[in-house]
Amino acid sequence: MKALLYQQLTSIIAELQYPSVEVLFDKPKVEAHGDLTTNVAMMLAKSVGKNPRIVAQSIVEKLPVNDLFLSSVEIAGPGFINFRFAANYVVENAKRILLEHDSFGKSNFANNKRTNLEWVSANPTGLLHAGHGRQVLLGQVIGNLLEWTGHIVTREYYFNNAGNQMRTLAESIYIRYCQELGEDLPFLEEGYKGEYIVDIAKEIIAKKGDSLKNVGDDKSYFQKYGEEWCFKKIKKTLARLNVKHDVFYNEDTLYSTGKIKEVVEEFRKKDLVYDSEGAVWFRATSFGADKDRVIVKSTGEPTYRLPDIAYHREKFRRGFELIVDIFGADHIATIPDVLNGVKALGYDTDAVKVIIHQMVSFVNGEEIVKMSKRNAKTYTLDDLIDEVGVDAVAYFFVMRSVGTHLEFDIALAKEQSDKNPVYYLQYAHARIASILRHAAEEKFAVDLPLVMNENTDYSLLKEKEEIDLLKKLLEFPELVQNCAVSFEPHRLTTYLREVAETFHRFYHEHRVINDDKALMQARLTVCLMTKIVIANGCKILSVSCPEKM
RNA sequence: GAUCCCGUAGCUCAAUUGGAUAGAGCAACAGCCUUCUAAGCUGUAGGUUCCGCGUUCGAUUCGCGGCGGGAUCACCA
Repeated sequence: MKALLYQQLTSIIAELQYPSVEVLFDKPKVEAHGDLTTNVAMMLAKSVGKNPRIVAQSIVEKLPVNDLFLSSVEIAGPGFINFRFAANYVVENAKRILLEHDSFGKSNFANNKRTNLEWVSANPTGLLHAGHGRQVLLGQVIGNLLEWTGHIVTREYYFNNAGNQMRTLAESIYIRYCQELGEDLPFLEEGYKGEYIVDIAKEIIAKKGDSLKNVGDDKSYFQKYGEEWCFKKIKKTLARLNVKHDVFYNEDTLYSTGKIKEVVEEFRKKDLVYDSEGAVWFRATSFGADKDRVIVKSTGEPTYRLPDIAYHREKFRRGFELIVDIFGADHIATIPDVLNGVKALGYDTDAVKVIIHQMVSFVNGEEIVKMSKRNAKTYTLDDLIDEVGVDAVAYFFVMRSVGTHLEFDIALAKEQSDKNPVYYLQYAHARIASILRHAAEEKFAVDLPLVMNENTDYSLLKEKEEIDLLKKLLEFPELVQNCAVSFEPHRLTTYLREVAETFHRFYHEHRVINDDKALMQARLTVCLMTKIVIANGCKILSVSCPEKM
């Protein structure tokens, strides 16, 4: 609806021989200010040397006002031009919702941009804890948003199954194994203390008995078993949330194919590294950091920075035009080093978008839920899903902007009542489904093909609540785009809540099922359109839409 | 001490990315079901947007300086 208005205004500005400016629209906060507003007059006022209201007046005079397009055009405040669309125009536009149905909201905005989305990337040393949920769902929804806006998305999980932490995992399992067999061994200070380690040990005993007690230094069986066990669990948890990665990228391939070495050599050539105290240091200070960083330890093992740099270079080499990483705030320190390293290798780091989300705290009503990684009683993501359900988990983790700390109220998420925002949204969907069921019993067209064939008289839709609802629904495609380009999934939850609210108001004010058959059919169509938008939005959010509640 | 994020109603958070009178939910109060799902709707009350200065037609939003909270500052990942 914006496009036409944009065209008209641009040509009017040219006709009036004003300097050309980009015409931008906003949706006014206050309903009295119309459906759309523009500040072009104020932008032009400076260069034209006239009062903005006068400039606005000269533009407005050239705009037609009728019931086919604009029902009103007004100048307000310091020089805003406010537009209100005619009901007919809104209704005509809304038909595209039916035509596009499942695809309503999709676009090829990004023109099939090859995109890599990396997230979760937890190493297979344990289970996903509840706090991981934010990252899991953010990535899921951002991936969906990117796909809906014309990105070809490769969903990727980067992991490391070598090094210190894996040795610690093997040791931890081994000690539990021996303890379960009756040995009185002290546990590792820095070992993984979670109960799952004991579970793994018990499984190994069931399979192997005590035959591995005297393996000596070679704990590779325990390591491999532990890794596979953890990965299986992690993937199972992700699957419960419908999360599926296309690529599991093993850090080890960066070593085995020589990519790590290659990076160090190139850094050396460019004098970006130097040797000191037996280690190799990256000149982070020449990129503005407060101190240089070790990238190869004196033991010869790289620190995490080096493989991270090599990995990001590989993403570029694999042909990705957009590289999205999602990290928790606890990883914030590593990001500048990695980006600087990749830049030094000659890649455009503008193509790398790093999304950092703040941490999550859990409350159960008044009570604060503690969870520590090394604590035996870890509150896992599975526990959380068991407690509040998949839909609430999916919705709650994305409903706040990534920059703020998220307080997850378990009691609220669990509550099946009006307090819970997930139910509010799902209730609207179920309510519509119920209306459609009733209508179907009376032989009304409620399925998409039927509605499309029906001679629905859309001009019967003129009530304020009907038009408001349709306007709201028509915002959906642009909203999806905005959420995608700004990487802000929470705005989708805000929007869907508004859709539900606008629908509930419509429902309350006007009966859908009534004696006026033609009007009833038109209103059924509005219901169907609303159902489509809620369903599409929920699909992006990975939240289900029940037909009944 | 340094870097990054945050500070908005009693609580949890929005605010179309610089717009007009800062909005929702919860909590509080007052109403609405013999008719399509009351898991809903309507209304009342609640604010010096942490403080100060600056940028401009216009600041919750941008800049600088404070104050407060969180995260991170390894030859751990």
